[in-house]
Amino acid sequence: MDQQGRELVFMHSGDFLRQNPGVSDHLNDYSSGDHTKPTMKEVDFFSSDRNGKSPSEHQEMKINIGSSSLVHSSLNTGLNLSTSSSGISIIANAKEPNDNELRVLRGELGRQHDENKKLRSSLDQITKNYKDLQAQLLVAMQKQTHGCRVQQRGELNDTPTPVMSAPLLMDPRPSARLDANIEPSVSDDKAQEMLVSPTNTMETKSQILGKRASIEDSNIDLTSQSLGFPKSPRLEEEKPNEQVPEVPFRKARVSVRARSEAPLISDGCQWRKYGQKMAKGNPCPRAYYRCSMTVGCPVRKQVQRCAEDKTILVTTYEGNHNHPLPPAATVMANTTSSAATMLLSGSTSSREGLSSSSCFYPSLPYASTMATISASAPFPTVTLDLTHGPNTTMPFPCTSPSPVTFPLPMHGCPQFPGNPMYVASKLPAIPSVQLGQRHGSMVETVTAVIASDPNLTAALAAAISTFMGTPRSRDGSNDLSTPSAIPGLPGSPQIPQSCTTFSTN
DNA sequence: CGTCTTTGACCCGCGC
DNA sequence: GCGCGGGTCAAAGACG
Repeated sequence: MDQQGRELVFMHSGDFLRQNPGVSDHLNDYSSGDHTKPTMKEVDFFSSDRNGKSPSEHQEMKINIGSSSLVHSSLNTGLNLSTSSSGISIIANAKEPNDNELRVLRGELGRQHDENKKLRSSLDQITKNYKDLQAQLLVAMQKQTHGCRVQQRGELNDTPTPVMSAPLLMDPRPSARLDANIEPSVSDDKAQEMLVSPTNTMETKSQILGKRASIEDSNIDLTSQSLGFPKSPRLEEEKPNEQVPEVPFRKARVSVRARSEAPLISDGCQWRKYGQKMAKGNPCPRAYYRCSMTVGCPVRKQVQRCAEDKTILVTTYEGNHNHPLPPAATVMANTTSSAATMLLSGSTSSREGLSSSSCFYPSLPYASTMATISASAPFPTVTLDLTHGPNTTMPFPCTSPSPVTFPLPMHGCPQFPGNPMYVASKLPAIPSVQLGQRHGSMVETVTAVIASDPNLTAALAAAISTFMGTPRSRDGSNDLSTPSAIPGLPGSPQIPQSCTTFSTN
């Protein structure tokens, strides 16, 4: 996982060389060609040879070497500057010039120089490949975004196009599939494969996270990851050689904590209340809602006020919509689905993987504050705490038995310019205090801010479309006026979509 | 009349 | 097996 994480940083970094300061230094030094600086490094050492200085200038070489302690301390080029037999340094032997020694040294220098050239060539090739891949990725992203908008425009005017194909969305895919596809580790080869498949970011993420099995499984459907449907025959077909263990599927839940006086947060979807119970340990009843936008939508949510602070409304989402969402619903959907994905991907992996995976879900527009993950039974839950601003600790104890709290690095993801995600990541963290001055609740404020700020909306939409696929607007109400995304592009794996938008009634 | 909410009953999993 | 708690069902009532 460590290696995978590194590979991902490599891929998403706009300047991957900086990931390795040593490499960067070497490259810069090699390319500089400035061997007149007082601090002479290995570059000067090689450059003097490169410039074809006569052997009589070896004295200067020695001086340079001797004046640079970095040669021995920071660079390991395999260059043995000592004579093989005595181990005495060049400087020590400088007083007694030895032609044989010099020849040996020059030969060694030449060999090292050639090796250095090869390394540089390799590095250049890697850099070139990286840039090519980056360009391809950007093109693919732009195509995807453009296609989303065109498709949405067409749907608004004509008969609905099944952006989310019914078979795909209604395909009862068990969440066990995720677990079934979990492999103990993803080899470096797969990480390499990801690098050559830049057009499929979600697949890349999936593979990096080690949760999605095969690269050719581009139609992997994660939208029903948390539904308790029976196992799909397609899964059996796709995994004929894989004995899928009957592991209990995990229902990923995304819990959103937000201050709201309203009894219910309206997130762009239509909810139908089907039950209410008094939960133990909480004087406030817990209400059960299911999505009523379409018949059979499996998404449910629980709404309950926090026992410690009744101004905090805890909304727990479960399941994935099997229908298009209004644009207003996609923001929260992406937030929760990203969180759910992060949870599913991280709960079975190492902590390092968990933290690194969070980097790949910058589409958590609401997760600018704090996310709490609890992968404990019965349901792994990720809690997005919107009750306070960033850089603050959670003031309320988490209901999860042993949560793992970490800040979601909205800005910590390596990104490259031009990527819509880059724009999204620049979204300012919304301070709760400031928001609270404008609105009664964080939720309302966040919604208002997003809806009112076209730039923010555009950035969000871009981010969403980047990750989630094609948008589709069913009802124009509560429209953010900017195309947002709906998962379901065939051949475009999606992260689980847990819920909808986030606004108060 | 259709839709939604309310609410008691029922189901199921889990722990003892 | 039993009790408990969470979750869901479905009938009844409310509402537009």
